[in-house]
Amino acid sequence: MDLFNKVKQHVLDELNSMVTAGELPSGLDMTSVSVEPPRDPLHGDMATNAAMVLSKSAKISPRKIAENLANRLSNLDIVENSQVAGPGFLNLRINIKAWQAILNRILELGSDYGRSGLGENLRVNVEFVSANPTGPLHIGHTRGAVFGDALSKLLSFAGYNVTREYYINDGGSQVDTLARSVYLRYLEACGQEVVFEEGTYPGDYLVPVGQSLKEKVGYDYMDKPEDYWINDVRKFATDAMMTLIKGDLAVLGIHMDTFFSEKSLYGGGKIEKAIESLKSKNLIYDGILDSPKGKKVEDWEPRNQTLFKSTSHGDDVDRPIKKSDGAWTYFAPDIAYHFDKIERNFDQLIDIFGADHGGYVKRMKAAVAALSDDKVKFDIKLTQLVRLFERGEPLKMSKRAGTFITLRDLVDQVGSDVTRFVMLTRKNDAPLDFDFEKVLEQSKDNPVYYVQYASARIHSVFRKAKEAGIQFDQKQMQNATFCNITHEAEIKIAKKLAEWPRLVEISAKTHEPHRIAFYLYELASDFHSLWNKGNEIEKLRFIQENDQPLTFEKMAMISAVLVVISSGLAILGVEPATEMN
RNA sequence: GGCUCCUUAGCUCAACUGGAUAGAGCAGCCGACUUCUAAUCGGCAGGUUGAGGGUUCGAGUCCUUCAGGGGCCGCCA
Repeated sequence: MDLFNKVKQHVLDELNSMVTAGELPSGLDMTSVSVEPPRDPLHGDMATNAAMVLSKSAKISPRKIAENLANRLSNLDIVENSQVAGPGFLNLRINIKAWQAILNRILELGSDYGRSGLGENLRVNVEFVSANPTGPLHIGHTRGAVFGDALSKLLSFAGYNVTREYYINDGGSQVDTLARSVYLRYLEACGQEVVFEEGTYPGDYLVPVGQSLKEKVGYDYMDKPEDYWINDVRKFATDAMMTLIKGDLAVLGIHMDTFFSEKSLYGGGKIEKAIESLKSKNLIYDGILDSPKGKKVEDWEPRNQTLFKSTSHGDDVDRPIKKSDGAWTYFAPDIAYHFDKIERNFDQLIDIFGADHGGYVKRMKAAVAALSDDKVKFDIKLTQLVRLFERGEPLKMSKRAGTFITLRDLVDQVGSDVTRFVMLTRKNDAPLDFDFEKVLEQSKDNPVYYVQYASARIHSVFRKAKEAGIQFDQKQMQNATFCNITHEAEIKIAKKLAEWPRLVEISAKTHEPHRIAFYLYELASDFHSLWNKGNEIEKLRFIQENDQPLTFEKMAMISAVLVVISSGLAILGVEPATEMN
């Protein structure tokens, strides 16, 4: 159990004894009692709001409760002193031994330090990327990919059973367009001259697909009507695109557990079944939608459509699931797909969309709520767009001008670690500026190198220590006493490390992996600060030439720092550096 | 027009889902390299959290009105 929870448990225990002693009324709701690090470290190591939260229902002034609680807590070994402050905060200063003991704990648990049981092994489905299988992934997909993968890693670390899933949009007309485009490249490979007209994909990446199609079928598809080849080419082309996309993802170290084909929903009654389920809840009806107000829609005319009553679950208007010609809208397979996820018994669903799909959030949430009778938790995270810059100048992307930046371009230029880290240094719903020069700049401007440098410095100390003939192995370090690790700057680091398990849980609960990146930056900062203090205060250097036992303690301490940096970077999907070059 | 996300220091962003005197980095100014790699550190300065109202012990955070910006808005997925 991490230190904050431990102290919280103490607080709750004492509150309960106060109830037993008749100093507090029974039946109080203590769920909102929290123990947190205060913003201002001068206030102490931890603060609890217990008195303020309980005073109203207990009908006792907050200060009175706080003072009582303070007296009781100060009897505990781990509490150095406790003080009532402000409107009724109770500030606790924790005994230095508890911070030193954290280091032992970290070394003992290693990469499991911070791992949490929060998720109770609940099954979570994280769906992300899900780009149309019509071409390589571009920069917008990259952010969704990195975010989804880091969130998945984070949730795993927090005790969830995570499935990474990709929804292949292979059922719509865009794959016909793809097939026709590949057919043109095929004809080209057969020696014909071709023209890419409006409504086809002219990208070079289809050239090898056309060639391999020719290798497969020879000249058989030449001069044949579309009916003859379209089915085969469609499958051939989408398979090729998915291979391409999987390769793109692999460049970032991302591997999906499941690829779910939209097409597989058709023909087997899956869509009908999902709609039937909604129908049984009286949520499907035939009707005519009003024209959207304030926005002119050319050639608008009222059409009779089959509609899903999404307004019954918080949407603004009901949504069509069947077009006037009787064909499904894209929303219908989406409903069926989420129904399928529910039927696969996931406890929670998470979808990651680009911000341009923000308009679909309400209807998807309505659908999942209706289909699962509100039983399946469903969160949709939107990733805002990435703005590219080169030397401070915005980079205009245009497919036609060929200045279209793909995921591969990006990773080729800056590498996977930098791409991943930078994409995670911003909240998902904030736009992200990505400057090709800046992200490669090796300075503290650049959080990637800043954190990497901290880990490299630790490795460097290890190398120096080894050269100096200082022996230290993992087992021994676990049992270090740390009684000489007492300086403010050192304890500050121990405190920071103690926050790690809490931070993991908060990040997992809020589905916000960026918090990990910010935390690592702060930890690195505390470490660099301590390092530089060694310039002035010799005692703070990690290698103490004439004091092997002290050096050993310090090795163990920075080893604990390295453990947390490594775990944090692992969640982000970034390799810790052993040296800078 | 509707929905949605956003607006915090000159700039780029945090703020532990409601806690105390709102924090970092950059840019600016001052200072630290004979070192465990200065790819770093210390200090100074910088704020009516877009504006108003509300909820309560307490609001950057929740509700509401307004202003500004991004995204989306029936037979494209």
